[in-house]
Amino acid sequence: MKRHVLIFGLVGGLLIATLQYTEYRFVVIEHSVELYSALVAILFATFGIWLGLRITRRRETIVVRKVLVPASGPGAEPASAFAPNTAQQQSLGITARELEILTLIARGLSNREIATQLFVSENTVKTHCSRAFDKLGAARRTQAVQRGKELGLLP
Amino acid sequence: MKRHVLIFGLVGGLLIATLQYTEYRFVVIEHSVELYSALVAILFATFGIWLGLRITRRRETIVVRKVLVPASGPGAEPASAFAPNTAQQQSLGITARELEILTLIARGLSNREIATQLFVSENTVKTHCSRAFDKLGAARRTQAVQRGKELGLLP
DNA sequence: TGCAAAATCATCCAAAAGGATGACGACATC
DNA sequence: GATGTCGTCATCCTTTTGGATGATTTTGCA
Repeated sequence: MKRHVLIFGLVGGLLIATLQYTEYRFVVIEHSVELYSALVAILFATFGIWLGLRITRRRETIVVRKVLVPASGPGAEPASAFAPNTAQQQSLGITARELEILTLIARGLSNREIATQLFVSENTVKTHCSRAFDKLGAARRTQAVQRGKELGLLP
Repeated sequence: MKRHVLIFGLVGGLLIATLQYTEYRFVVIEHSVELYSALVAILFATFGIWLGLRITRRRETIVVRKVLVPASGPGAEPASAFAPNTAQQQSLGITARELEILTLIARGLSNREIATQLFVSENTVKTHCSRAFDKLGAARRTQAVQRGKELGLLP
């Protein structure tokens, strides 16, 4: 929790130190200060955005709604309204995060891409994968996707 | 969760106060660049966080969980009624064999399993895979499956 | 407040998958 | 008979995945 602030402080300090160093090295010329400011500003704005996104990640408001569905084959429903079969999900003990990663797998993303998109490490993604595969009884991601669709977990 | 932002803001404020204080205390001239940098950095980091939160407004994802009570589960459609989109297949130059292997991939089989099932070597399967992926513009088998379904090549 | 579940990250290792390239035979077509 | 496509197989090398395990942090809830 405090790690964020710590990292922030550390990066800030490092950056400033670097900047100082480079200033002492060369350009003490006219426009160095402005360039500085711009550089620092851009860097920290980016960092701030990243930090902001990271810190306030996923807040979910869960609305459980029961819906009676007339018999229909998969894909017969309006494409944008997919609701994962929570009964199956729960009975298999698949967590929300795991399901999230499963859907990204189904979209054809690699572990690395998933990691980037979710702001976590590749290792984490792999862990989730393994657990999900276990729970689905799958040995491969393609198999997991297939099972997931069978069970109504994936669109 | 909001504690992060609070702590961050607090630290930022303290830092600014400290900087101002120290600035008033001594060297206004010598270290003005560093102080300036730090201030700009902090300001823009804060701004970045604010901006990050603003542009990605909906940090709260409303998850509507529908509990399906279907009269029939997925797979209710006549299982054998799928006809691959031959137009797409031809326009992409995907051969029958390649499509065959794609469907097996979509079922979650490994290359080895596919090889066994089709009485060919694993190398052959890999070759077909590569060609098919090429034609589909996919880098992974999961992606190929996804594309295949999009294009109506796979059920 | 304290515990259990979930999420995160890491490391080591093995297997699978993917890319590039070359080759060979069967077949159809011009 | 030359040409082109398809299916088959191989080798070499890199990247990706998956498995097993342990540890730490966050979070939700009793």
